[in-house]
Amino acid sequence: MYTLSEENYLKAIYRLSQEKGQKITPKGISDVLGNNPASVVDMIRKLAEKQLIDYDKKKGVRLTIQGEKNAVLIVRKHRLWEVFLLEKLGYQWDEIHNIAEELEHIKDDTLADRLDKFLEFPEYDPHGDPIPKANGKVPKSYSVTLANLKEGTRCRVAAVRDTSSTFLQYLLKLDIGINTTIQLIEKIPFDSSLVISIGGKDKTTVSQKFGENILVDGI
Amino acid sequence: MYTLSEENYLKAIYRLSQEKGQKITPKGISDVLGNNPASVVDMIRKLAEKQLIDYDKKKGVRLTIQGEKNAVLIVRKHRLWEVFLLEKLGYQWDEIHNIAEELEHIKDDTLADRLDKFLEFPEYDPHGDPIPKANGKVPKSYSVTLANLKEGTRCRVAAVRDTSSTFLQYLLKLDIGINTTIQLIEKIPFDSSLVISIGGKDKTTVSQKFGENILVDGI
DNA sequence: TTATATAATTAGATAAGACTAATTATATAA
DNA sequence: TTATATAATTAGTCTTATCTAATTATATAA
Ligand SMILES: [Mn+2]
Ligand SMILES: [Mn+2]
Ligand SMILES: [Mn+2]
Ligand SMILES: [Mn+2]
Repeated sequence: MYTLSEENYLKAIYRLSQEKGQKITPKGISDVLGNNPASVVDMIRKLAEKQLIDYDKKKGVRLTIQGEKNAVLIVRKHRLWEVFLLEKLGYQWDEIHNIAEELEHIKDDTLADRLDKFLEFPEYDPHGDPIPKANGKVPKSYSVTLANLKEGTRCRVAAVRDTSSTFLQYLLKLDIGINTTIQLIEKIPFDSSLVISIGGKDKTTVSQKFGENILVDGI
Repeated sequence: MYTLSEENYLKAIYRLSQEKGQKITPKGISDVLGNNPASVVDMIRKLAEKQLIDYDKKKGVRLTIQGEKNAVLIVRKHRLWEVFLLEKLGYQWDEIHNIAEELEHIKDDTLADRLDKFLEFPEYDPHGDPIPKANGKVPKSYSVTLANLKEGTRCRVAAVRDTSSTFLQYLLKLDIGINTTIQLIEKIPFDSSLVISIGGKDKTTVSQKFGENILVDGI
């Protein structure tokens, strides 16, 4: 098994590989983890030696099959623990990420599957992110944002893109959670602010940045 | 908060302080943790600097109030997680200790109390060890062993002293668990072997060492 | 194309926590 | 009491994971 640091790097690289299109660079990883680029270069060398990634100046960092398998398992554990913390221990959705950040590293061969079963095989975590299945398959993730919608459209909140507690607490205050219905009433041309109705209630105005961090689904 | 190593040392020292009478030495800690005595001496210095222990050549190592508070909390978390693993995730009692050894270090102010509530405030862990309460109070631990009993006595298995998987698996095989009723039928004078009846069934013979590792309660 | 900014890499330092080997203390036995 | 075994301590080494500072490479703009 791998160290806590190795696992966190794998997860960061996996995350970057999901934002497809761009190549994964030391700088990119450094930004995600908040580590110094020099440290990242060291770890890239180490992970490449262990055959968890390939590194090529041109192509950037790529997870190997082994590396991806491991990364997916860590993400699976992270998201399952988040469900546990919210549903069984009564935490709120802005409190769970940091705890899951530690829990995801607990090592036991059957733990993830047992937890999965105990939680009755949830497909999405409390932030709407897909929970990889035991076989490695990942349920579909949402990609349409509230800001993408046409005026007048009603939608269901499916996930949040930003999972910082600042954003999540703001959503709690606005009474927005997963499955909340939102109607986009108007887009203000000046700054792309959005006038919305939350769960059928009165109008509220939110910023474009806000709208880009809410992932939605048809109703 | 403290590092994983510091916490493991605190817990080891706490454990030794429960086996009262003896003073706690570097050698003793070294034996519990399997670390080199030189490493132990380093850590003793560090913990003393942080005022978690006092160290005196004559008196040996003593936990300070702060140190004990921390140690008890780690033990509390360890035992609560053990209950969780057994009752909620369906592990057997020989599989849970090592996982709890990692889980006990998860850092969050409200986690232990939430877990306690979720588990409905258990008083003893799956090995019969008392779970410290939120206020630091520790339920009574058992101290009479099966080997202590007079011939003829019936008792309830309250706890096990040895929690190695070898011993626990042996007990599974013998159909002995917490709350099993055992009657001590005969003590063999030659080697102090014990002839017992487990749960009212046929006679079995076990060693003295075995009997010393079963803690019992009146019926 | 040349200058400049940004990124990648190397070299060297540091801290934590472990180890081995050597030394000094202390306890136990002859 | 003296010899011997055991324990405690010190000194120095190693590994992991980080950092800073310096250097080299690459991309971008003038
Ligand atoms: Mn993590
Ligand atoms: Mn999440
Ligand atoms: Mn531990
Ligand atoms: Mn236990």
